Amino acid sequence: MQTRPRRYHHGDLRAALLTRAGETLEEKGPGALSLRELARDLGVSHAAPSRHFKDKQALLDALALAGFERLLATLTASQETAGESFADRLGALARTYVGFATANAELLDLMFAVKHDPEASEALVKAAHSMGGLAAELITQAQRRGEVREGPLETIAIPIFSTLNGFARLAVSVTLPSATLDRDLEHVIAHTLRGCAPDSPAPR
Amino acid sequence: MQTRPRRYHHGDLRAALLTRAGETLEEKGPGALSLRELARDLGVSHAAPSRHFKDKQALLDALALAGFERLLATLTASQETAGESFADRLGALARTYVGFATANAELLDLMFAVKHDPEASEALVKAAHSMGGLAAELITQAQRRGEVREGPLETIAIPIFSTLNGFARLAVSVTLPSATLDRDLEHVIAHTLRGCAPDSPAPR
DNA sequence: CCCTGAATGTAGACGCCGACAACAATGATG
DNA sequence: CATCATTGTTGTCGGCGTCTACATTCAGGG
Repeated sequence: MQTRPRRYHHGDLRAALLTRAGETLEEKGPGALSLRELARDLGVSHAAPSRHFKDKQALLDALALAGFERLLATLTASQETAGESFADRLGALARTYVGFATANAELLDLMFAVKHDPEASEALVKAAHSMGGLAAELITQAQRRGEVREGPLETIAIPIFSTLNGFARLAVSVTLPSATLDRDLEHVIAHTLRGCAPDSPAPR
Repeated sequence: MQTRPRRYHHGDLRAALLTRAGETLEEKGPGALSLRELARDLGVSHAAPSRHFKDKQALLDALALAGFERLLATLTASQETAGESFADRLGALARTYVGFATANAELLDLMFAVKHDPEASEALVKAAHSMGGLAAELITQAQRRGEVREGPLETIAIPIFSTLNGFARLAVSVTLPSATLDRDLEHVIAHTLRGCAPDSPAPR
């Protein structure tokens, strides 16, 4: 009753390593991630992973990169089903982002970790910047609609992304009580909208 | 030419471990932190640290806690030399916070890490919340001065802290080019001030 | 169809690590 | 000065990441 023929070659060990690593990462934290245990889980010798990742760090980097791609895809999708107004679109973005963060806490930690291999960093920075592109699109469009104040892109995009990412991390860390989390997120969205609003042209 | 008499008892090994650990943490990252190497550096046997920290995690937790205390002290000091206006005080807070973050990148990572011992978490959460207290004071005072819109505290404090912490982490992570960092910070401060401003009572 | 070389996986070894236990020196308290 | 808790030491254990040498499989050209 052997589950699998146990071929000499696994088929797609690289992908299997990544998915399994992602699972144990969320389950038991990054400290519990060991290449040897991973290999054992996949029924493969302890040195096999080194054929696909030269390093433990290389695997972590690949994991982070995949995380960025997944997050980017999710965020992009959220924009397609959102309404037209800036408030709608920003809200959708924020809720999606925080949703991803709470569902993938450890992964987010990894993605924004300080330490990465220099060459992997290149790819990671590129991935992170493509998220910046998403924000840029959102903002320039809203500026055209007159829903966001004028000014160079980065004076708006960076604060927005800071807030988003910052709140996501607070939510994930123990710092914030999870009971009021949804309400807090709405406060954050409202606050951000205020900060983006055009100078009120004589209200009342 | 022995540097020290090498007494059997170190004197204050616990403190020495913490400071040395803090140094190597910033220098070589958290992965390079090993209890054994720490012990070697301090000229002490490999098992000596276990008398002061039951665990490697316990040492990390203590490090994080010390970090919170240091950060809190720095932030508090920044408020004492700042001006009266909300803009001044928030600016001072933000610049100090980001300064601490860039100077202690790895430590900040540690402080807001997802994983901590449950019992240590208690102390850590308490420390984090005392920072919230600082923010609360800042805000209620500004509300009294009419420089910040009315409303329950957390609708303002949480967005502010999210932004601050989020920007600090962006700055530290590779994501943001360090060249424009100071300018970006000013944008973030300005944006935050906008978000906090009272509903403009008929401008012009 | 086989041969050959590149991918991929295996087996073994090395040094380092964190944790534990048994023991030794020190210092405080009476 | 006797006693006992504190603090440090030595030795050991299993697990880990990485390296090297070797085995199996696969793909492509003769």
